[in-house]
Amino acid sequence: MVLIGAFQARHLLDRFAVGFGIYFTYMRKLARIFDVAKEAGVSPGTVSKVLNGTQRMAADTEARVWKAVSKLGYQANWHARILSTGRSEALGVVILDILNPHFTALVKGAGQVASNQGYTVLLADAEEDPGRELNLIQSLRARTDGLILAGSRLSDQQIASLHSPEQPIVTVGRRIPGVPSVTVDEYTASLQLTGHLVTQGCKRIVYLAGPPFWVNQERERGYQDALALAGLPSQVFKLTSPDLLGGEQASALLWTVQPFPDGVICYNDLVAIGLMASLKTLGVKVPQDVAVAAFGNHPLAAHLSPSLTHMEIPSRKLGELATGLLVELLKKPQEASHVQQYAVLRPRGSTQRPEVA
Amino acid sequence: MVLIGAFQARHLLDRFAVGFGIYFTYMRKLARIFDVAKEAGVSPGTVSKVLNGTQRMAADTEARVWKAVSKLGYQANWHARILSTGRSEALGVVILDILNPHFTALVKGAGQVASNQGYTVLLADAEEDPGRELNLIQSLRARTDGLILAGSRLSDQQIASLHSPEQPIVTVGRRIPGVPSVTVDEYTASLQLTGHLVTQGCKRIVYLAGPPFWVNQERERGYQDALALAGLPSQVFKLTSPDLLGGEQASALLWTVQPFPDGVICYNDLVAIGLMASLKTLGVKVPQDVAVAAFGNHPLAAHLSPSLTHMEIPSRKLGELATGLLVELLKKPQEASHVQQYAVLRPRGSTQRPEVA
DNA sequence: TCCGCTTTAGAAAACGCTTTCCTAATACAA
DNA sequence: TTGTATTAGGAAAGCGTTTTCTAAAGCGGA
Repeated sequence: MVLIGAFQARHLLDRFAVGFGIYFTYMRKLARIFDVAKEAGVSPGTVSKVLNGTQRMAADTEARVWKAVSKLGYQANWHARILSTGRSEALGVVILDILNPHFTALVKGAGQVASNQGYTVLLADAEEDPGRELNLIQSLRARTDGLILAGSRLSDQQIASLHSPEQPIVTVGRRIPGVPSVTVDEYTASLQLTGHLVTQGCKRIVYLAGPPFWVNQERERGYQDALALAGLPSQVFKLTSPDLLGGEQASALLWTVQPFPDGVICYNDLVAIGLMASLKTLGVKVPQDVAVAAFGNHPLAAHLSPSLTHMEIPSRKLGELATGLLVELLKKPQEASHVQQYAVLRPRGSTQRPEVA
Repeated sequence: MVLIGAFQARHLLDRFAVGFGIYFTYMRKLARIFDVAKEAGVSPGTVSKVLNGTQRMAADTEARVWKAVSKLGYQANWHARILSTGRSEALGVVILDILNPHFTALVKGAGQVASNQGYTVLLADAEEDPGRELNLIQSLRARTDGLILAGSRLSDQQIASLHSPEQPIVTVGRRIPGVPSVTVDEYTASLQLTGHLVTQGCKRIVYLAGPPFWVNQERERGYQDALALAGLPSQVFKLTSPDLLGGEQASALLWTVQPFPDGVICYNDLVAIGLMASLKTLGVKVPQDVAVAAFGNHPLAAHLSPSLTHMEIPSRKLGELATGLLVELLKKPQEASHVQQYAVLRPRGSTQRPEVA
């Protein structure tokens, strides 16, 4: 399994950073607080207080301590410090796949906010070792003050049972009673996207469904409702995986529909891209034969040929908000709150049907 | 700054994973080894020995311990354990930008190998807080047993001074005397790629240069040598940043060349993609007016329009090899070794010049 | 000059785990 | 039986911090 995180150095040591490195070569062991204390002619407790600003000391004492720190290139032992304080000042982020740009953008956002707030982020790539996810999460939990779950396959109940005021959990793209969350209004997004295809004149619109969690449920529901409203038939296929490969394999599914669909809504960008590649090799033209649209914010959606229409999901913003929320909860425990964002329709070439344009 | 890592739970606890979660809700504090010992009627030392398999115990004692562990949902405190053993069983990976697929692929590879070897990976995104990179690396170092530097802006000297047998460093894409490394034969790759453009009939080939480190030096050298061999002029421009944005901005540079270049070699895929997008808006046709090629392994290179010719860099493999090497060094210190891989030319549409094809 | 209050800094006890002795108990051979 | 070899499991000393408690010193006011 893979952990990813945002890391922050201790602020008080920053100013002495330059030049540190050179000492390491000559040191057998890293300097301990005891060594600094000896060098400065004070006690370890005093050094700790000066470094953390916990208690003011005489000016010259502080100066001696800082000088010793600088001279020895002292870095506090992270683990000892955590053990002593009981706070790791680290947040855990669980994502489904580090190769999916949605999640990396989310991590980027989370990392930035965490960094500003003085936290480190540890990231776990759940895909790497499926089946042991609960295990992964518990271990991650043991190392952090709180968790952001952005792509977990755990059940609602499991997640709810892990959430506690001392070690809060924030979910992204998933609504569980009692658990704080940050979500996109996927239902409305899906209504809009499906509506867009209808407007483009599509009559036989298929939905390629992702993992059976909240996000997909909402997207599927919006799709169904929009089609019902338009008086059109619906057809849902389950993807083998919500990525490029899954998209490529999905083209086979489409042939089971007679006549061939004239519109496809994909669970995410990667699926759409994989699908379009596969359709191209099969000689099916996008958007002339079939329009393709997706949910996501792949940075290259506009660079493809045809460019990809999607409901733009603010991945990075989600990461930022989730982290902000988690930090709030850590500062003072409070009621679970739900933050909602909105997706934006980006109409592009993949749904620009000739008869309409 | 952002840390990313691969995480692994302690193997011996795996079998008891299912069902753990439910206990957390009712527990004020996490169970300690002392609680387990009391529950099992043994001493903490015994519990430790059973859990780690350090010393064999009577069968029924072991059974009682495991039962207590399971009942209390015990998870060893990670930090206490590290403090005690002195080994964190974590590796640090420093990358330049988590949004760059080259680095995420590398991390994926590193995470997998690390996981297999019982290590956790912590990843730092250096881009998030440039200027404090030395600081970041030192802090990362304080938490891990060894480091993989895949995108550092530190000087060779700084890196060399950080490397030690106790806390080894492996660089990726950078050759520093005395420091183990994993690299691609960038020089040959560049010779090949430039040669490909020459073969395609390009006469005025420009190179868009990345950060001034080993990789770029080698690519630039290969470019220069290939052109010298072909008796063609060379022209190098420095990118503002080695990503999409940098590529977009680079189109402005090309206009300073008269007549307009008919071939561009980009430091990486993202640059090429940004450049092509920018050229498209300017009405410059690729590959008719100018051929574009790059180094990289962007998963969508083949999906673009035109599809992108590049020397395929085995990013994931690099991550795997670097991690393997680092683990070796951790097992038993040895001479710094250098592992080399090769890039593969993937000719695609962006260099398929009409007069040749 | 003395008393009490504030500041400065040290001693020592956690934090939760591992690991090294070391003892007591058991098994085995003579 | 006795003596020796082996094994099971406990006691306690770290690992490097932080933090609380307390003593000493310095200071102003009476």
